[in-house]
Amino acid sequence: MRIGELAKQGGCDVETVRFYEREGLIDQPARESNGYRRYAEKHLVQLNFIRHCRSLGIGLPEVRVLRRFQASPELACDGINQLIDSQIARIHQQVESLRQLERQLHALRDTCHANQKSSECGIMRNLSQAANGAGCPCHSLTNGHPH
Amino acid sequence: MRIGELAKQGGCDVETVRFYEREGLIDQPARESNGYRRYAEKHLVQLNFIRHCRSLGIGLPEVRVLRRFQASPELACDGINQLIDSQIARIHQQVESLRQLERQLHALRDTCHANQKSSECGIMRNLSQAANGAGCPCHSLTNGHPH
DNA sequence: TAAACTGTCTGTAGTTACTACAGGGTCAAG
DNA sequence: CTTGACCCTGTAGTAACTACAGACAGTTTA
Repeated sequence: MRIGELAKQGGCDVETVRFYEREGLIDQPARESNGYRRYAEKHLVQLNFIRHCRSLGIGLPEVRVLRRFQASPELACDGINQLIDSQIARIHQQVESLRQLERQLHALRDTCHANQKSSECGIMRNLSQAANGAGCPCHSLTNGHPH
Repeated sequence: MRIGELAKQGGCDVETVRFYEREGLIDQPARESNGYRRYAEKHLVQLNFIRHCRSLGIGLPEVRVLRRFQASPELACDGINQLIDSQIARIHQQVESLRQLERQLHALRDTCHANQKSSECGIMRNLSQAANGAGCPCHSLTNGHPH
């Protein structure tokens, strides 16, 4: 299997496969006499594993950790559970933060419905007022999100 | 006001102020004889405006658009409303996608509670099975999120 | 007087997980 | 013999900063 075929089966771009290889996440493939990469089944398994983790929002450093667990099947799986738990906590935190953001944006949006001059638009006024230190309806809801 | 004071009042880092200046989001300040930047009130207003927009998840290109609206108060505010609306849509989309991710991670997490060898851990098995093409409980919920 | 300390300057490189070339080689078909 | 699809390496770009390196300015302390 050449790189194009592998990428297609793994559902990603050719460049992404080469990127994973550079990062040491996929074993170095054999090479044909012309220098082309030649992949075996195990490479597809490795690629699928990474893509599956990525689709769950798991970062590449964490994927590396999981690969080490795969390599040592006798290890206790505590670390795996912790990894997934902290993943869940992180995502949950992001969700909450974004939901609050959404509420703030709705509050802001509600300050203008009519079509008017931008100088009279409630949204613009709110954004500018906040810049002058005044309170802002979209921030009257408890404040502060991490990005 | 020098850059340190401005950054402090704006609630951001000194480097961030210089970054905004390079990006043309803040007017060039006057300079003291020693080359230090000297800021006026208007710069703090500009900085606060940017930080407020950023805290609402508004990107720098969009901030630029809003600044153009500020500069032309006679413009219709349609564009502002559209900008906020698409912002809301974008955030909402992210929230939904992350909530689904959270559900998937919970489903995955539920496959292992005991402390065992990693080779027998349900989580690891699921992640690896998926790599071999088999179905996975965390993906039995309808699939596909954009990152 | 000198050294230490704090603040400032410019410019460059790093972060995440890729993506997008530029500039070139390989190989089969027409 | 040229077209086209595929492959190669290496580098630069993405968002919005953050983190230096290496140097100057100005005040305070020994």
